[in-house]
Amino acid sequence: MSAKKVQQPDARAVRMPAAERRELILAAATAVFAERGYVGATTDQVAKAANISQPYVVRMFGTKEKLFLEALDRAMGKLMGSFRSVIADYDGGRLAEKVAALDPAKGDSREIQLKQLMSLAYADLVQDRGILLMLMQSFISGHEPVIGARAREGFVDIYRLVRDEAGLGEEMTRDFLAHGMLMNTLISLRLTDLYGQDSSVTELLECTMGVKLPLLLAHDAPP
Amino acid sequence: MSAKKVQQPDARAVRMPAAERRELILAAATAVFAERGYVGATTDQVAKAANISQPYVVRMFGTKEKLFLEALDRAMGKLMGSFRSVIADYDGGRLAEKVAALDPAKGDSREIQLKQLMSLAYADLVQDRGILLMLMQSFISGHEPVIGARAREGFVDIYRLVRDEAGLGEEMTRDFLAHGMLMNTLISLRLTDLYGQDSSVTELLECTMGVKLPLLLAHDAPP
DNA sequence: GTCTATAAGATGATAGAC
DNA sequence: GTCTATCATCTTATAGAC
Repeated sequence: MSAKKVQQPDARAVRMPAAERRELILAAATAVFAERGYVGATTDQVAKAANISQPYVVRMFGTKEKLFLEALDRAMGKLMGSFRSVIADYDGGRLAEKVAALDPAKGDSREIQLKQLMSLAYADLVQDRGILLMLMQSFISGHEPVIGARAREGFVDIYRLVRDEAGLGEEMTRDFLAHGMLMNTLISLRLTDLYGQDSSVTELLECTMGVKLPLLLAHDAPP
Repeated sequence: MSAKKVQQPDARAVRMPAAERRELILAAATAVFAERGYVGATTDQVAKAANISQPYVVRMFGTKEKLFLEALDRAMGKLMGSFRSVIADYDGGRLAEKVAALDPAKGDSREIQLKQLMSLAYADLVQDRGILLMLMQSFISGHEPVIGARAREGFVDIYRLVRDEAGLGEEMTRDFLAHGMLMNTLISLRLTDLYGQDSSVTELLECTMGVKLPLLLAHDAPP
């Protein structure tokens, strides 16, 4: 027998600058909260996903609630950042190629084109399940005193962005948000995983997602 | 001082037939699950809401999971029942009065009228927050092995109802579901509670809910 | 039909070592 | 910067009395 004690390779995580570790934990937390929700997720699951110890998670963020809030801010930031760059790129004329590829049957006003481009950006963002599910989880946390308040603020921010910065009119804003919510639902229900396996599900997805479907079927791949 | 020991009025619940008690517990469970979600809700909260002891809740339904499933079936049943009676009443010509009150600008095909009537029925159902939030909670439980599967079935059932029984076409089905999801989100976020208090929220609600708004502002009143 | 007592297992957070 | 040990709660579920 070897005199050396057998050690698990990841028993102690590699040292790492705090900022980097933070982002790593936030990414792990996003995935866990996305699946299990605020109440359902445990700090231990987050720790395991980030390959560190549970007390360290708490040490770094103070409380589970603060961790959730930071993960939520991060998700909101990515979503709004994505929309803002679409708007900026469109208005800066840097999306001519993508605009040309849009369905011309849907008209060609700025409003309509921007709505289509933002839908595509949204579908693209959704490929990281975590971000969108994180938002979804916040949307159903209205009863939580702190998280609920932040979630409402976030939703209003998104509305203002779509309405004022993108400049979509009333009807288009409503439709844009509504279809986004439907997409979120299909993804969090995991119906998208059953595409092609069940005829009703397949029909449902093709009916509700339309052209965005192919974009949704790529799954998260491990790094 | 009185010699009589002070007793809490509801320390021991009144005896009651099992079936009646079941429905009472299910109604309580619906409210609790609606607010806190499957993982977040505790059997003790349900017990307190139903004014009975926690072990009795478990005794009656076996497990928390089974309780959730029964509450979910009940909610699904009410939703589908509500839609089915709209369809039956419409096709039986018993809704002439309501049809006359519809927005004529939106056309007058069977499809369009039915969609409007079902939206109204939905908005009506929503006045019981519990039912809709219960469904919402199931929609984000896709990762739960048993509950997730049931939730997917339920969503597909709703789709088939709208598509086949109501006979709405592809586009109308998509819109109907999408706006339903948006409505759910606004309600579970509790944005509806802030109507009239914050100008952005008020604008957002009027933009997204349109004509259905007045129906949403009545809250559950205690019996 | 309904309760009290309680077992058995999580879970969030703290203390303090390395 | 990161861990181990551990506390105090909370939560589901069981046993058994009334």
